[in-house]
Amino acid sequence: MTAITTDALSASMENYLETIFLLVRDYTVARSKDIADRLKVKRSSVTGALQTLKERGLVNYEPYGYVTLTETGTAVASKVLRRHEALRDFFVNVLSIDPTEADEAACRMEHGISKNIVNRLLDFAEFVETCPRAGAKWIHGFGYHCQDHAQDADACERCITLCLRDVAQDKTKGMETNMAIPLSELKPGEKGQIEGMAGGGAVKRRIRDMGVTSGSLVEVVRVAPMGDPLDVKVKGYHLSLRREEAADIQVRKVTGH
Amino acid sequence: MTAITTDALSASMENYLETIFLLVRDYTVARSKDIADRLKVKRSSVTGALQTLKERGLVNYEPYGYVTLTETGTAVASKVLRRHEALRDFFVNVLSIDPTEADEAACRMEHGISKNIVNRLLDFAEFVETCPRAGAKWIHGFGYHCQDHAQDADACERCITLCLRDVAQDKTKGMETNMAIPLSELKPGEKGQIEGMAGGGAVKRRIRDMGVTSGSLVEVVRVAPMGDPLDVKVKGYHLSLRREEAADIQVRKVTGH
DNA sequence: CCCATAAGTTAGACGAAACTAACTTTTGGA
DNA sequence: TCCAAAAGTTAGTTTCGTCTAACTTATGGG
Ligand SMILES: [Mn+2]
Ligand SMILES: [Mn+2]
Ligand SMILES: [Mn+2]
Ligand SMILES: [Mn+2]
Repeated sequence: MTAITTDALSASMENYLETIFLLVRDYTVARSKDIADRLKVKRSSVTGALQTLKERGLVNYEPYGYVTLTETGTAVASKVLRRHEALRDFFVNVLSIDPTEADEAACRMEHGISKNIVNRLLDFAEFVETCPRAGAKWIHGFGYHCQDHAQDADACERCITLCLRDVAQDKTKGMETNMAIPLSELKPGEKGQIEGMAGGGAVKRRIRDMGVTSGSLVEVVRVAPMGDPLDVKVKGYHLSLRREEAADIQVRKVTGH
Repeated sequence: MTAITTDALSASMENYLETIFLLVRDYTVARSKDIADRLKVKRSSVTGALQTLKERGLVNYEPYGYVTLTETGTAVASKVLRRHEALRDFFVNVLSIDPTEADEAACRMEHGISKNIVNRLLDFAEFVETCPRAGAKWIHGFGYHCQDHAQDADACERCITLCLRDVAQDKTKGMETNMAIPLSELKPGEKGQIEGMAGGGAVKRRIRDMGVTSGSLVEVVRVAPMGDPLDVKVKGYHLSLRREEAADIQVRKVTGH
């Protein structure tokens, strides 16, 4: 009888899950050897870890077999990865840290950061990339934007409205007008600010439930070979959209630094 | 024979050092019981830690005696504390996180952050508080400001010059002119932007060596009872200035949010 | 189809960091 | 001054995560 404990995972176990998640994502299945190589531990350490992760109900594992994540394992690993990426992207995009150093530090720090801080960090990075013309008000704007609940859509919207007005007023400095286009037209690596979502309920609701509103930044991470499922990142969450669904989301392209 | 290893300290040992540093700072001496209470461990665990820290040459400790830090112990503890405060202050001042939560997360994350990232984080927080009118250029400005070496004083100065010009142009919005005053006139908690340093070599050099230039933010952390040594923070470093020395440093007061 | 090699497992050890229980030393209030 | 309680230490245990060494299993090129 496996007594699935509900205790918090150790940093080490989180790293195993994260690594398995990435291997499964790229190769559909994780092999012990590859986990060992990535984590720079010996194969026997991996066996041990897999046994305890199995006991906890987080991995599907049979001696000598391939490894995958259970449903809860996937959920946990995604959270770890979100923390990792929130930190790494902040370090790279905002602090201009070298990607390798950023990645390594992120993977050490991801185990100690709290939920609130991840969310704020993501909001802040978004604000920074999104709101370059807020002028003297910009840091006030962010403070307001955060106060009480980061989830408060009204506060976000008010703030973004101000920013957009400032951007509009900026024509004098020769900024071209930026037309809204469907999300499906962005190429991998490009980011857009959500303008509105036409069409159906399901995706719209899924996205809304993550705290995404007009003004949120979306990044197209990658597009599958046939151009169909788009891997998209919003508020640090990865989600997979069908091209058709993405076409219903209007965005204004945000050009990086 | 104490074989003082040079290996990196574990997170746990860093926490002990940090705690001892703070106790010594407040009470001149640290007692085992208080270390145990602050770190939420049993007294016997503290004894064990003190023994290994002593072997490493980081604490002055004799059984049943009070604990202080050696010179190297103090140096190491200061670095840990700087990382802690860089994170905590960023969380509180920039991300608007609740101070308690910020402090706890900072103490978990401080062990994994790298030197470069601490410095960038401090610069960024400073930039954010200092440069509210950089307009569309502000994030570019920070990128530029950081590129190659954060130490590049020219880049900093160029960037700050631009910001100051923008601030000056802002009179239309009713910003009062902000006279430069001596650092010694700031009250605890107040911050100023360094305008210039008159007078003698010693302090000036000490401060310059830390990468502090015109435009850097200085915070008066606290003033000793008699008003004399001021505990001042620049670039995340704490330093103690005599009132006389502080009087030679001209600053423009920066008003918080 | 065989077996050399790669991949995976087991057993046993180790160090770090905590704990409990039992002890010794210190200390301050009656 | 004395001694009970507080503070500190010691010894022995536990858990975790890693390692090495020796083994078992899987596999693919000849
Ligand atoms: Mn990690
Ligand atoms: Mn990671
Ligand atoms: Mn800590
Ligand atoms: Mn700390």
